[in-house]
Amino acid sequence: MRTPRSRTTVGSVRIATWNVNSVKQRSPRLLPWLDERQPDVVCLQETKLTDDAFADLLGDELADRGYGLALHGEASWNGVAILSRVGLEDVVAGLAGAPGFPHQEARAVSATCGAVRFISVYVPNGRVPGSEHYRYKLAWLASLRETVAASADATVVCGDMNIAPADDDVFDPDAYIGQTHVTAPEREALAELQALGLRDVVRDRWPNERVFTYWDYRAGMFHQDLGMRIDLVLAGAPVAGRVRAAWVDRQARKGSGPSDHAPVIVDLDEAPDGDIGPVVPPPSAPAARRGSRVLPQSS
DNA sequence: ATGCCTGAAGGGTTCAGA
Repeated sequence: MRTPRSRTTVGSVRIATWNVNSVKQRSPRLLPWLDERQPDVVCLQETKLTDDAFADLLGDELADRGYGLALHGEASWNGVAILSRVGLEDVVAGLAGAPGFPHQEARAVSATCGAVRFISVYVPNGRVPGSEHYRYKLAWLASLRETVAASADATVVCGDMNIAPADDDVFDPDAYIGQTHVTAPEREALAELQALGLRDVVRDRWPNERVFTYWDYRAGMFHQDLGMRIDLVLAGAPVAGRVRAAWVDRQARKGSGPSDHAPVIVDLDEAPDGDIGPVVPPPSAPAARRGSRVLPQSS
């Protein structure tokens, strides 16, 4: 049994988002990464497990580290989660009014962690522009925008957007012409989401740098740094104004058995008095809602 | 070789991913 590491003091907060490409395959990388980087709120995508299987696999290990879990998964594909050791309340699985394909896929989960609303998203891939999958992607993004619009200021959208916001976000724009992830309608859908007042905090921090978050497993793409930036942290102004650091943890993409995505890590300064900002974990476990699972935090 | 890896399902090969 390890010592719980729940935070007990107000202070700066580290948030992260990571498409792990199977929690089951990635747990040998995920747990040491949590121990090393010590994030307070982690949004995960492509967990590829049912909620029961996720809890059986990692529930104890994560509780020992002080994390409560908001899970919205399904077998084999998709799946999102939020881990938090700064509180986890009002968990909502999915997006109201989201389209299915044909069924509702596990692509969004929201929770309030220390007065900030987090939503962990895995946007549909889109496959081929103009295809049924592509139209689904655009419709899903429209429902994401509708959901966020209600309280954009206090919200942080974290996840795999499956859109490279600009040509600088792909290693070779010419190679991607006509491909999904870079088309005008996708970028417009992302811009409309950001028009609610959400800042792309990594790009704000590194306006002229080549920054990628995904590299194909094949052909040594990572080692040549031939990637894309498709995993984003989009923060409302009150949170964006507190960003002290924002970076891609390329270390997690190296070595054996990595995901094809690297985590994005964002450090926030302490919230001003009484303003929004994570504080101490709640004394007791919050209640689950709408069928998504919330595990109690260790105390 | 539009599929050089990886994951998953369900079989000994397929589909999906971005």
